Amino acid sequence: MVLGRWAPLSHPRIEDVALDDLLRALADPTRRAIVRLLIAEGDRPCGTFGLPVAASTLSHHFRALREAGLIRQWDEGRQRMNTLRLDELATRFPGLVENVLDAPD
Amino acid sequence: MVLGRWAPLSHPRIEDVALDDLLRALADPTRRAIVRLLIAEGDRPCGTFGLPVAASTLSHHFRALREAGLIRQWDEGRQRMNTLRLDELATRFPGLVENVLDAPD
DNA sequence: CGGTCTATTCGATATGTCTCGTAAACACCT
DNA sequence: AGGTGTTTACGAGACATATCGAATAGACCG
Repeated sequence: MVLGRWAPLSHPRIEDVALDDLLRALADPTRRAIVRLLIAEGDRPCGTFGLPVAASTLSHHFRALREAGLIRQWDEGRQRMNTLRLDELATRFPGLVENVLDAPD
Repeated sequence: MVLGRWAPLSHPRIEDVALDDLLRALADPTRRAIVRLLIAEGDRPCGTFGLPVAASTLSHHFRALREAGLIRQWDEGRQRMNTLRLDELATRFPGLVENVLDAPD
């Protein structure tokens, strides 16, 4: 059986990011918390977000964010780093992400 | 059995509108099409949107938009009118709806 | 009253999502 | 090699959503 971190970490090109996926990704409070933390405190590995969900659940959300085009991930040693794709997203959806994150929950 | 247009058409107060619900409502292309048409051509009854879905499906989407705080509905004769709650929404989520609707799909 | 128009609710089906626990993979360290 | 730390994939459960057709309600019109 194939488990573990095998998948080659595919990221969508920014011009292929669908508005549907972006909005669905941002429509979850846990995922918004991840994105807000990335904005507030910069790039971080998955394990440093301190959110009240199981590790496997968190992993699911990171995948959703990555596949929606919101974050870029890469491996560094045993950690997986995350960065926001804000600049890229701004070319296709100017101001949208900031606008959502500034909104009250 | 109780069917037909009985429900008393409840609308959330704008301060009770949750970002989650708003984003989920806008994350559907049929619902975005409804909202875009309301912006482009003004208040309209449900039957005048010309979208390729069954009437019952459309009804489901109108309900979702109403309960998410995006539209206000009222009955006029046998038709049900729809208007965007743009001004109200702007007080709580400034620019958000416009930003989403201006985005490419 | 009977017929028509508009829109809804209901029931069913198919699909997607959030959550978790468990098991596995890979990197690092001793 | 063996142990530990980080993260993921898988499987399962509970719940939500999108879609449709059929039945129904109320408004209007003749």
